[in-house]
Amino acid sequence: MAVTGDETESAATGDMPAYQLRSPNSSLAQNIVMAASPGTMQSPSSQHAEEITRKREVRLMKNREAARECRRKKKEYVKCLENRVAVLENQNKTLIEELKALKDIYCHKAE
DNA sequence: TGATAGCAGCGTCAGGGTTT
DNA sequence: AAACCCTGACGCTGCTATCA
Repeated sequence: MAVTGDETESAATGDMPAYQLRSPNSSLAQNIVMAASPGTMQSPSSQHAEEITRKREVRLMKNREAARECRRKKKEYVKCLENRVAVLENQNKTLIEELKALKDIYCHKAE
């Protein structure tokens, strides 16, 4: 899919989030289609444009939710890893102490 | 107290992987 | 092969802490 090309330009305007400024497939005239009053007769081409717009909105909505879920899972994964690090560090500490104790015992026996 | 940096969270796009 | 899903990357916003 081609990049719209107006992204960086729009993002620089600043009074609106970039994702609201970006136009979809440039020549679709989305805003005009959406402004058409409901209930009026529509030509086949405008119905087609409306269908494309609707599909895009559905896709964006699904992707929005997918991104949220993806971030949630990632955070959970990182938390899991951090927990595992803590557990392993404790184990390591315990083993070091155990080794030290065993060494002590061994040294006293050797005397 | 205003300027600035750093961070977290968000929406979107692009592209690779998976399913139908 | 088209439709769908997942996720890294990007740019934006809002918040907080720090500094001059």
